[in-house]
Amino acid sequence: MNPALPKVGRGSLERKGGVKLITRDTDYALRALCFMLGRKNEIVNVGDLVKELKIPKPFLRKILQILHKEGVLVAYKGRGGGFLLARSAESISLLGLMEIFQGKFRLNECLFKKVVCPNIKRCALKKKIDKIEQYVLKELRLVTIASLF
Amino acid sequence: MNPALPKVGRGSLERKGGVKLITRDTDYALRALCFMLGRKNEIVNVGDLVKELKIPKPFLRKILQILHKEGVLVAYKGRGGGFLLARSAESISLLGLMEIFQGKFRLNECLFKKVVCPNIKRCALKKKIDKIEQYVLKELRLVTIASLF
DNA sequence: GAGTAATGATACCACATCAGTATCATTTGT
DNA sequence: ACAAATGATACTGATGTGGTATCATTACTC
Ligand code: FES
Ligand code: FES
Repeated sequence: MNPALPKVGRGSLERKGGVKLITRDTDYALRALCFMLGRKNEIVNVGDLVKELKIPKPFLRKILQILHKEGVLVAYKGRGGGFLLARSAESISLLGLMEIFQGKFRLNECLFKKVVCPNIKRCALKKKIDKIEQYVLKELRLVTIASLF
Repeated sequence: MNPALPKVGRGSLERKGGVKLITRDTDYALRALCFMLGRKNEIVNVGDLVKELKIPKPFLRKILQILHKEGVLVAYKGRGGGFLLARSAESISLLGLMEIFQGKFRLNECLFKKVVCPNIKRCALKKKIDKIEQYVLKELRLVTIASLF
């Protein structure tokens, strides 16, 4: 056999990395917020968080800026500045963070749109997916940073 | 105000299209398989499916080829050729198709890897996500083309 | 008021995935 | 031989992911 193995190749539809639900933005935001909850009422700046969480600084900075714009954090500029939680720990959920960084959560989007649903109207598939979505939404809403501390 | 409105801009982290769980590959595959189930024991070719499902032909062709390679379909080449279901309708699930076209399903992937989990070991977050994942897996496995016909 | 330490606002980049398109090769019924 | 079907691959444009890099602004301290 040749040392350089030929690529298996199946067009552009090779097996993918896998279905991911939570991106790094969301993940990092969750970590940072949990850490800040631990230092309640204490202003935390990006430098502190980077030391603790080992997340690339400019990336974390951007994430915190977004959390600020979205009203999750209060920001203090200038020397000695930093961030503070703006809301109760119970009101900051994983679902909320996912919606901020990944957009609205909707597994659904109706497969078989109007076109060729085997049993249109009382569509079994849509019902099942809806049921799954409702469950996941409910559970993700229950995962708050308060519940993780 | 200028006619050309300025972009709102928030770096590259603008609100995204949304969290999608099922891609078009999987969707189309499901549609095609359901249709083929309706024509049990009858060889169906891509042309037939395109007429019925209004899916771009070359894309559908590729999808069917993959389903063949994965053992979901039997293929007949040459004139009068086409595809046939290779397995029972009960054994072809939405989860199976997702794994073929989107890779392994794992919501989990451990947020807070080894680094800064607030309560390492009996990690509450990991437990919760695992629980959600198990539920979703179970439900997606129950959605078979047989159950949709 | 100058310096400095923090955030605010943008612009940019490499890479992977998504949703296809385009060719050419091979097989097979007529 | 020809036509009709699949098999195998290569390619493309748009979007998302996971960042980096600058410059502007604010505010505390000296
Ligand atoms: S999923 Fe929309 S009609 Fe069946
Ligand atoms: S240690 Fe992995 S999620 Fe907490």
